Amino acid sequence: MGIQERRERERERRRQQILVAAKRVFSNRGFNKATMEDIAKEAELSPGTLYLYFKNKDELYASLSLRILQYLMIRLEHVNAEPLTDAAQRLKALKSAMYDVYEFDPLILINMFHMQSSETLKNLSSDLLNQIESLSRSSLQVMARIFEDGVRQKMFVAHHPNAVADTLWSLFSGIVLWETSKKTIDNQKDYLRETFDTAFEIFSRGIMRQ
Amino acid sequence: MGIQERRERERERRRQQILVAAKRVFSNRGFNKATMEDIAKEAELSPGTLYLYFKNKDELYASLSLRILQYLMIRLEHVNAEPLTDAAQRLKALKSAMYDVYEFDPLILINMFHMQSSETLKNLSSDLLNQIESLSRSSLQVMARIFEDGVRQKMFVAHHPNAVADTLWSLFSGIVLWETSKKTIDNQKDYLRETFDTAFEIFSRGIMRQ
Amino acid sequence: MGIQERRERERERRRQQILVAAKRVFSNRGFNKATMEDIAKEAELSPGTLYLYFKNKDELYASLSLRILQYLMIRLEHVNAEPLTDAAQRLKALKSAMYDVYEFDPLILINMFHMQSSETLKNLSSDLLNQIESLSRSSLQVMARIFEDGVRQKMFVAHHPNAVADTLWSLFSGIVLWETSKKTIDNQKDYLRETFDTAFEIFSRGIMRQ
Amino acid sequence: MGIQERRERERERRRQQILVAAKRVFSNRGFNKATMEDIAKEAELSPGTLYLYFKNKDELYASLSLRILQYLMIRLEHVNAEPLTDAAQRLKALKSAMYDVYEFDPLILINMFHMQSSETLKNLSSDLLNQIESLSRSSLQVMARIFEDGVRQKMFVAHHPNAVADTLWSLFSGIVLWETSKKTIDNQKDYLRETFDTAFEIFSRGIMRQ
DNA sequence: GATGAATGAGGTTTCATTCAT
DNA sequence: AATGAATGAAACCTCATTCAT
Repeated sequence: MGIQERRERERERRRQQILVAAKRVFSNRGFNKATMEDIAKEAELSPGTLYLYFKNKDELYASLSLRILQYLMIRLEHVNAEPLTDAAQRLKALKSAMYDVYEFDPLILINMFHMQSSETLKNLSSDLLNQIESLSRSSLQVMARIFEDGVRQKMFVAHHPNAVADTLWSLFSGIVLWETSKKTIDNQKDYLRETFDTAFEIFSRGIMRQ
Repeated sequence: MGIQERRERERERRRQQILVAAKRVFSNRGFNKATMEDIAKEAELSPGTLYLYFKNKDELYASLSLRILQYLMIRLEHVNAEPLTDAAQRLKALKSAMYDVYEFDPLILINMFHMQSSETLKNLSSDLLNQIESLSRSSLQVMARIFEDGVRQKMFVAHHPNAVADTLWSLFSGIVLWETSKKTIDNQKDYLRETFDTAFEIFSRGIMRQ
Repeated sequence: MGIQERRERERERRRQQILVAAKRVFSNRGFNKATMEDIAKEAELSPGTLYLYFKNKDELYASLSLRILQYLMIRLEHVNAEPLTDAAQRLKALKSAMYDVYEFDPLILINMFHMQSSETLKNLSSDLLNQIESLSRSSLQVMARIFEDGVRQKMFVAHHPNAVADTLWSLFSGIVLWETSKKTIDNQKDYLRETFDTAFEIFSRGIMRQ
Repeated sequence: MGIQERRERERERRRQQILVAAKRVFSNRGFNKATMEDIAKEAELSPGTLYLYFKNKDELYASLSLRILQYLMIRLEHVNAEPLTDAAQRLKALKSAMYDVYEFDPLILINMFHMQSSETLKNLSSDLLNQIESLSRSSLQVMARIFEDGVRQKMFVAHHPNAVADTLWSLFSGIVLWETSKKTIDNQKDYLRETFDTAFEIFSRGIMRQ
C-alpha cells in the first residue's frame, strides 16, 4: 500500500467520522438547531477541521444523503438482478428493499426527504448536487425497469413505468414523512411498518393483473 | 354591530392581511430565507406589529396551514355528504377534492408538508398545535369514513379504513413534495397532475373490488 | 419641524456617533485590528446597530473618508473664490488649506490615503465608491482650475493643470504617509509641518514664473 | 566550497523561491486576501515550510521590500558616484534611477509603500525592522548628499538636504500610490510615467538655481 | 394599537500557525 | 528539512424579538 493510498484511506476515514458525528447531532438537535460546533465537538475535532472535508454546512448535510442513496441503489439492483418469476414476488422484494433502506438509517432518510422538499438544494455545489441527482435518478430508473419488465411479462397492468416508479417513491417518502410527523406530535410508537404494509398491499393490488 | 364586534372584525382583517403577506414572501424567498422584516414590509406594517397578532415566527408560518386544512375539511365533508352510489365515483370525487386542495394554494400546501416533516412542530404553542392536529386528524377521519362506508357496501376491499386514509394522504403529500423538488432542480414544468393521475388510478384499482 | 425631519436628524446624529467611535477605535487599534465589536462598544451600541447605519465594515471605514473630502472641497473652493491677486499668495492659501485638511483629522486622512492605496476600494458599494470618487475628482479639478487660472494670468509656468494638481496631491499624500510611517517607527515627534514647508517651497518655486 | 556553505546557499535559494511566489500571489490576490496557503501552493511547498524561512506572514511580506531597497541603494550610489558636472543632469540621473526602481518591481514597491503606511510595521521583528529602516535611512541620506553637494556647488537653492530628499521621496511614493489607486478604480492605463515627468520638472525647477 | 430602532446571542467561516510524522 | 492535517481563536454579520414612544 503506497503512502498516497494510505493517506486517501485515512482521509476517507475522517470523512466517515465526521458524517457519523453529524448524523448523531442532527438526530439529537434537529435539522436547524444543529450547529457546526456541535458536530465538531461530537466528532472530537475542531470546527475548522470540518471545513477541510466539507465545503460548508449544507454540503455536510447533503453528503449524509449520498450514503443512503448508494445503499438504495444496491438493493434495487439486487431486486432487478433476481430471475423474474412472479409479479407478486417481485413486488415483495421491492417492498422489502425499501423497508431495508428505511431501517438502514431512518434519520438520514428523513433528512434526505426533508432536504429534497426545501430550497437547500439550490445552495449545494453543483458537483454534489449532480451526484445526488444522478443517483436518485438512476434509482428511479432501476425501479421503472422493474415495472417495465413486469408489464412486458403481462404481470403488471400497463402504465408508464416512470409514473409507476414515481408513485411508489412518493408513497414511500410520503409515508416516512407523515409517520415521522405523527410520531413527533404524539410520541406514538413507530407505526411506519404497518402503514407501509397496507399501502404496499394497495399499491400491489393496483398494479398487478388479476 | 357592537364596538366589541367591530374591533374583533378589524383584528381579524389585520391577521388576514399579515397571512397574505407572509404567504407571498414565503413563496418568493423560500422557507428559511424569509425574514419577519420582509413580511412586515410586504404587509406594509412594522415588524413589531406582527407580534401583536402572532406569538412568533413559527406560529405565523404554522397559521398559514390552518386555512388550507379548513378548506380540505370542507371539501372532504362534501364528498362524504354526497349520496353513496358507486365506489369509482366516490374515489373520483375524493381525488378531485385533493387536487382542488392543491390548486387552492400549492405554496401553502407545500409549506404545510414541509413543516410537518420538520422539528418546527415542537416549538408551536400548544393551542395552535392542537388546532392543526385536530383539524388534520378530523380530515383523516372523514377520509377514513369514506373508505369505511365503501368497505361496508362491499365496494372496497377490506382494509383498516385509517390505514387506507393514511396511505392516500401519504401518497398525496409524497407526490406534492417529490414533484416540487423535481421542479426545483430541473425547472421542469409542473407534472404533478399527471403523476397524481397515475398514482390515483393505481390506488383506486388497489382498493376497489373487481 | 415635522416628525419625518426629526427622525432624519436623529438618524444622522447616530451615524455621526458611530463614525466618531469608529475613528477613535481605528486610531487606537490600527486599521486591521479594529473590530466591529470594539467600535460598537466605543459607541455604546450593540454590534447589530452598526449594521443599521453601515452596510459592512468596509463601508464604515470608507465613510470616514467622506467627511474629510467634503472639508477639503470647501477649503479649496474658498481658495478659488478669493480674488486673484498674486501667484505666491494663491499658493500660500492653497498650502494653508491643505495643511488645515491634515489638521482637521490626521488619522482619517491617513486612513483615506491608506484605503486608496489598497484593494479595499473594490469591495465598496458602488454608491459609496461613486461618492468618494466624484468628490475626490472634483477636488482635484478645483485644484487644477487654480493652476489653470494662474497659467492664464502668466503667473505660473505653463503645465497641464491636471498634472500639476496631481503632483501637488501626490506630494501631499506622500508626505502624510511617509512622515506618519517615520513617526510610527521612531516615535518621533510630528515633523510633517516642516517637511511640508520645504516641499511646498520647492513646489512653489517650481511652478511660479520668476 | 564547504558543506556549511553549500547548505547556506541552498537555504538562500529556498528563501528566494518563496519570495518570488509571495510576490506573485500578492500581486494576484491583493495585500489582505493573500493567504499563506496560497503562497505555499505557488511555491510548491507546504505551509509549514514557509515558517522555516520566515517568522510569520508579516515578516514574509516585509522581506519583499528589502530587495527593492537594496536595488534603490545601488542605483542611488551610482548617481552619486558619477562625476559632478551639472545640476540638471544630476537630477535627470536621479529621476531615471527612481523610475528604474519603479520598473524593477512596481508591485513590490507599492507593497512597500503600503506597508510603510500601515501598522504592520509595529509587528515586525526588530531585526528585520532595523534592516529595512537602516537601508531606507541610508537611501535617503545618499539622496540628501546629492542635494548637499548641489547646494555646495551653488547649483541648487539652499534647503536642508534631508528635507529635500524627504520631499522627493514623498513625491515619488505619493505618485506611485495615487496613480495606482486611479488605475484600480478606472482600469485606466498606466499614466505614472507622465505624471512623474511633470512632477519632476516642477521639482527640478523648484530646487535649481536659475 | 402601532411603531421601528435597537438589541445581542449565536451562527458560519477563515486562516495564521503548530507539531507529530 | 519538509510536510500538511489539524487547530481554535476570532471575525463578521443576521435576524427574531422587545419596548419606549
